[in-house]
Amino acid sequence: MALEPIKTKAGPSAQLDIIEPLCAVFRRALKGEGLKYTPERAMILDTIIAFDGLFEAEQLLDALKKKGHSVSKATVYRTLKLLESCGIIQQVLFDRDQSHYQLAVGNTGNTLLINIDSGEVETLEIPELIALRDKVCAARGLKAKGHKLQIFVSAGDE
Amino acid sequence: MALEPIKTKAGPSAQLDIIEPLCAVFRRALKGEGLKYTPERAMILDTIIAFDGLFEAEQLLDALKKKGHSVSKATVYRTLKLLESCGIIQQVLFDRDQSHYQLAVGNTGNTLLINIDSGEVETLEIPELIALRDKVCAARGLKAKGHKLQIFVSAGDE
DNA sequence: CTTGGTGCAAACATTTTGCAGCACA
DNA sequence: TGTGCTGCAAAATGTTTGCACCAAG
Repeated sequence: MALEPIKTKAGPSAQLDIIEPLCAVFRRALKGEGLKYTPERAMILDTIIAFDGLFEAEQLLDALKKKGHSVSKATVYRTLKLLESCGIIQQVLFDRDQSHYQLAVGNTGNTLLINIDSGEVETLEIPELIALRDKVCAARGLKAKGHKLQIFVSAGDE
Repeated sequence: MALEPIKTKAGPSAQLDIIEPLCAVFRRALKGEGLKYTPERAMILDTIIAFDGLFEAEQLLDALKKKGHSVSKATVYRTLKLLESCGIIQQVLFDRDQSHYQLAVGNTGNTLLINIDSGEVETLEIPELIALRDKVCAARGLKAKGHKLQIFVSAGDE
């Protein structure tokens, strides 16, 4: 299944600018597939947007529970798949134990700085990387559709 | 646990140049920890070297079985951990379902071209990436210890 | 001999799925 | 009034671990 993809908006956006369009995008993508925009799905997306960074399924479940809107594990996982297939979030793999996800708005956050001392993870963007990536692919007659870069770092010393 | 790390050898090496040193490295690393270099461990490393690319635990088990040297799943997983902690192999995460591994000799193969049409995965090296990576980290007072890049590609058309 | 290794099977953790009842269009 | 959605619990998957016996140094 490949739901209708998000219309990426260039440039930085305030959080409020993001929330509304993402709901709309999700709604539209669901409708296009004959699926329903349920309260559970809306709450899950809301909670994800509030995270504003990386999150795991478990965190999402906890956050929903704290809000008093208990949603079942199954529904969370099913919704994560929907959100991924319409391009609103993307899966980030850097930990064998569980999947992490992040908002995919503007295609930012394809690069992670993972601090191997503290475990802290920061997302960032390296614009030059796109050019480099495309050059390498073009040289092989391939087309880059996306990328994920993880950089493992530690404090400057040592 | 952090076993004695491999002494990376610069430049390309023929396969035979690799096999012997890797056994020696493994042996030395094990001895340094009071661990034993068993036939099972030797066979596992041999089989990994023969793969000469990405592999999964399951493939390793199959290959060993075909050779007539059946090794248990538990031993394979335990040995993979040992090999990783002494830097001979590294875990590559790009698939939620299972871990992939690769030889870490010369630190090559940190970049993967993943064909989203065929599922084919190719490892390659982008020398410029190191400079880019280090620049970004230095700007934040961090030191890059390694990286993993996955580029998702499809055939040139479309 | 002593310590560590192996295989097996059970345990684990995360994610997926079957199913019965519920709810929106 | 039907199709899809939810929650629950069971299943599935890859990986880890406890244990009894075996083997290398």
